[in-house]
Amino acid sequence: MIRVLVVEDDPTTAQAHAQYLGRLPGFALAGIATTGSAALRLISESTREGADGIDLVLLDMHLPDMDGLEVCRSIRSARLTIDVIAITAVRDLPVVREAISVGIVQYLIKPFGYPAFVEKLESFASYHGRLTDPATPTTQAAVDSALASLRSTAPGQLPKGLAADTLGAVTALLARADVAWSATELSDHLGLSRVTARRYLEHLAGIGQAARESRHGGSGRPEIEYRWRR
Amino acid sequence: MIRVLVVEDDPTTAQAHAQYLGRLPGFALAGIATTGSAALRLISESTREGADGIDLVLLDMHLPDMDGLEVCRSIRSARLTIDVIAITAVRDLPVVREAISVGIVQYLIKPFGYPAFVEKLESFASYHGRLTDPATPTTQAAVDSALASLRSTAPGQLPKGLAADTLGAVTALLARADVAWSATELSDHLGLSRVTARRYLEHLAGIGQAARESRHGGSGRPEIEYRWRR
DNA sequence: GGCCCCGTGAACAGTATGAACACAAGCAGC
DNA sequence: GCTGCTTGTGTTCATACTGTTCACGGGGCC
Repeated sequence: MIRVLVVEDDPTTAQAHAQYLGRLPGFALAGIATTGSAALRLISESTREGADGIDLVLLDMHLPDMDGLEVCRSIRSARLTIDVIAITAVRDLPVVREAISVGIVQYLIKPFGYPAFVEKLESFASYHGRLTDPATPTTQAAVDSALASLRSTAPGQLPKGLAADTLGAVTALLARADVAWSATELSDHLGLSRVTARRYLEHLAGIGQAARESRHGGSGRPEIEYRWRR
Repeated sequence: MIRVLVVEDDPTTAQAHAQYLGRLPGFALAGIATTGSAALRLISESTREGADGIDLVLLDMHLPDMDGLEVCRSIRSARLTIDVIAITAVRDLPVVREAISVGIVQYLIKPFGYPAFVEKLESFASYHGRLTDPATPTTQAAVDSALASLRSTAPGQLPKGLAADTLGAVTALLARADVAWSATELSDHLGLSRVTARRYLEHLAGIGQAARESRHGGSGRPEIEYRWRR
């Protein structure tokens, strides 16, 4: 059984993660913390004699009192061998790099659905099982294979008709600045047709990642613009 | 260029690692340290204004003054985003787990030969290149794929279905110029079928050696082009 | 020789894309 | 208000490329 601490400032989201966890066999909820200091207190309590230890932390990077990276550093300097899965809405490569460098084992970008959640936790379970099994030999091959199970690449589920590459290009442009794009503007910029740009923008609006607004003023039918939601 | 610091208590072994590094294009030796404190001093000097930063540390776990894990923790608490490859003769699973938890990206067990060394550093170069490339979109798929390039495939062993000489022909053509090839173009040029060309190009994309892009514009489903990654 | 394994490509079903088009929503003039 | 005009939306469908399956041929090994 892998005991998991959920750290997330929004109570609703924290509950959702806890419920996701409840549906997964092999995992047990060890607690919920809504601040970084609460998380560190729960963790230090769990290391006491007789208490059930915590194996894994689902750690939101955005917390009211301190940065998620800071929480992770505190865990490390306390010499606790607790694994961390980072969860964040921040789309910033340097943050990803830093998170990996402080030893997070998985990186989940919000918003995500149950399948993405399951994939990350299952792969962690596989990794954890290998490295805690005393029968595992300490050979280069065994270590490589354990790391591989952690970093296995699984195909992300996209609706039919959408390509991961194109979606990546659209989100990269949209998320870069706080400006709203119309389908036509985006298509000009990326070398796509308006129809295709619209398809991807509508998808992002559908999953709540983009907000739709009407651009009034000129003559003719108003233009619809899409703004990235953080 | 990836700047590397070699940390190893035995001078002969340290020299050997530095020589291995010298034979690898894309990497530069930033220094050699034989103790933990010397390593930390070199690292803190390298972060000064005007100095060349250190990107990667080849860190032996066994050092005269302090544990390699302790060196790693010090780097973390100094908030430096420096990646670490652990090198050790210790065959102990808990040490492996703890090393991974403090954020090492690769784990090399001594003794190892040049091929194993190359494999670990090349896969790191691929990972590093992806996460420092500003063109990389911050999507779940991109992060997963960057992490996947850290996953090592056993040295010299190709996935089943791929032949070494065919792969050689493909990489030779791809790497020659900075143009992107579609699977069909490549197959025409090499006298292969499109299916086979695609297999090898997908393999290169999977290990991060090629970048995939969609070629939009014309009518019909877009063509995927593959560009060599340096 | 008989057997098995593996790299290859022909064939085919599936799927991202954009040209074309019918329609909808605003504005201006009366 | 109604009418016309202008501009962008939303949908359909041909299209070209993708991704997968499966049979073949050649090479190593009992």
